Amino acid sequence: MGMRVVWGRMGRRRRLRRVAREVFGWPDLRPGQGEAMEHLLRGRDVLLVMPTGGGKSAVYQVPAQLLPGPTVVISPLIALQRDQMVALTGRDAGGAVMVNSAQSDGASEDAMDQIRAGRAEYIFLSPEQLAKPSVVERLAAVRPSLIAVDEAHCVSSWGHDFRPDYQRLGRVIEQLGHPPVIALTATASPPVRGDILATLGLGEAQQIVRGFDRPNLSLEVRRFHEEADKRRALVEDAAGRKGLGLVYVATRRDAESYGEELAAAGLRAASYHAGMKAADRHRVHEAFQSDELDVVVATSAFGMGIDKPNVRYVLHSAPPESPESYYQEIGRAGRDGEPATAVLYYRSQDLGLRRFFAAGKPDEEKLLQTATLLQTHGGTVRASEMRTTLGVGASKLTSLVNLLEQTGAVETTGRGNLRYVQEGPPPEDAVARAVELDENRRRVDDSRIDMMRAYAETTDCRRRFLLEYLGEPHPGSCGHCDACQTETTTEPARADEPAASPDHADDAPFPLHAEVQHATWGPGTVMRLEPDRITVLFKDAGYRTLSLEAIQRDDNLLTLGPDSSRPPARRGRRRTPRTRRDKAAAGSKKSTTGVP
DNA sequence: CGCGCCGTCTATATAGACGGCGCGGTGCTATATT
Repeated sequence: MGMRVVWGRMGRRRRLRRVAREVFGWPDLRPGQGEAMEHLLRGRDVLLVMPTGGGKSAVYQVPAQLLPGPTVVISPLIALQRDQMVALTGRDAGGAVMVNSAQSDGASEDAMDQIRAGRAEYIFLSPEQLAKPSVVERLAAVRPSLIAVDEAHCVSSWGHDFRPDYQRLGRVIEQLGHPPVIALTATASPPVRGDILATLGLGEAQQIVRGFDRPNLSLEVRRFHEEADKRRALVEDAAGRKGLGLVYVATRRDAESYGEELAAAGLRAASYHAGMKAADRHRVHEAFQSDELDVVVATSAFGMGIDKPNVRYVLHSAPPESPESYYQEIGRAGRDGEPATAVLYYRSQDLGLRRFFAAGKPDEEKLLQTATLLQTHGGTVRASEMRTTLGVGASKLTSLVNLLEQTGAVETTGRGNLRYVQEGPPPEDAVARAVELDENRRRVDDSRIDMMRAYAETTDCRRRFLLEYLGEPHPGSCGHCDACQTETTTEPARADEPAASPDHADDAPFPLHAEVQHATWGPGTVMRLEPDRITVLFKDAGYRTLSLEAIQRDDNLLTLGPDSSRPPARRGRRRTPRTRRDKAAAGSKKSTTGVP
């Protein structure tokens, strides 16, 4: 620890370069990497948003070598843990181990022993492993010097329900002594970044965002009314393409049926979804990696960890849940920098399935039961006892507790047991509040589906739409999405000057990314400008599109400036320590946006 | 929310229309059975 004090700025960078070269064989650090590593060595938290293949893993692997204790890597998929471990064990990097249910208990014990004895530098585990107090205690005892949260967008997208242990990582980080933390992801819009930081309790994190733009990727949407027409067109499209591709579908059944149709059309096609046997999934994955398949038809289960350079196209038979999911999925094409295509086959009805998925409500009855039981009991109750009494599994109990904790009614002890907060609200109020909080989240989820619709139906530049959604202003039109090409048939765009664009960010009353106040929806941020309307992301109401005419008619509807009803949330330092429930969006420090 | 499936009813003999019902994504882990 004391060593860090004497390292000057150049000293740090030089040491990082040397480790990168000598231990990992990387001749130099890429833009963004060195900066992020230095922050970690300086003891700062970092949120790194960088495309896959951009060298995200290096950013924790290298500083790990220079920091005294072991490095805890939190990863959502055991397959990813394995990949990363294999990559590390080939080097003289101090050894890597993992702890998960796919290996024997003995192997996990060995892993812990190696970390304890200092014979391993990196330990990989899932959030679920870190939900076990014994695991956290043992890790805390060896004083980890760095924590990496890989695929950090999962914190935001899976935390509330599907894998609720993600929501608890902020606490785990504290229990591990909050060493420098780095959260890594390839795709995150500004509100998702805020959500990640808030959940992990990284209010003061340095955000490092490298360019999202993938100019070699052409974007297109084809609209249909009839399912059968859409299906026929997609199959015909894929069958006519050269090179390897991915087809994303919304259901397992479609994965099977499209797979069969593409095979019938003469392609080497395979289906992939979570309902298949592990061995079959593995086989498809391997075959695709080694170019033995032309196309994989998959649900969203296929993708994380895939870094295949020569994917030439990604077709979607239905829209995904949000523009960021879409960007993540199409981002698997053209990694080699050669031209690649993303086509969305769109029917507005297909958004219905997404609405259904987003509509799941919390179990009010079980929430009330949990709260009442704990309050009546008055003391500390073991989680296992609670599960039996309520008749729910671990994951469901965690999501119930997560909600009740947010209302201030219930708390968890260091040993993972539950109790009612002394001066907490009455159970009925807590449940009502929990339901309200969950409704807020659903409203935002729903508005992201609306944004997916807006993408599909826009007549403006699609690239600009996606990049602005992801928080990277893109001046003018890209010239090679379908929308731009329709325009440019009459008036060719020149690459060296921005095409006439509907936004005049500087003189518009509400510039891009300005903070605004709405009479009903409260504070928000301008996310998109069009000639006759603007889209604002409201903290509680999600994405909303407002017509400029309505705004001009009523002076009080939308006003410029931060939330005036509360003390201004200033950028930078605060006197009092931040709690993890502080929405960090407003508090995180400047974001450096790299321009390629 | 939107779909496909099934049974039933209707108006008239071979379909066609209608309503109700069930289904739909992502992975960890622990535990029981071969």
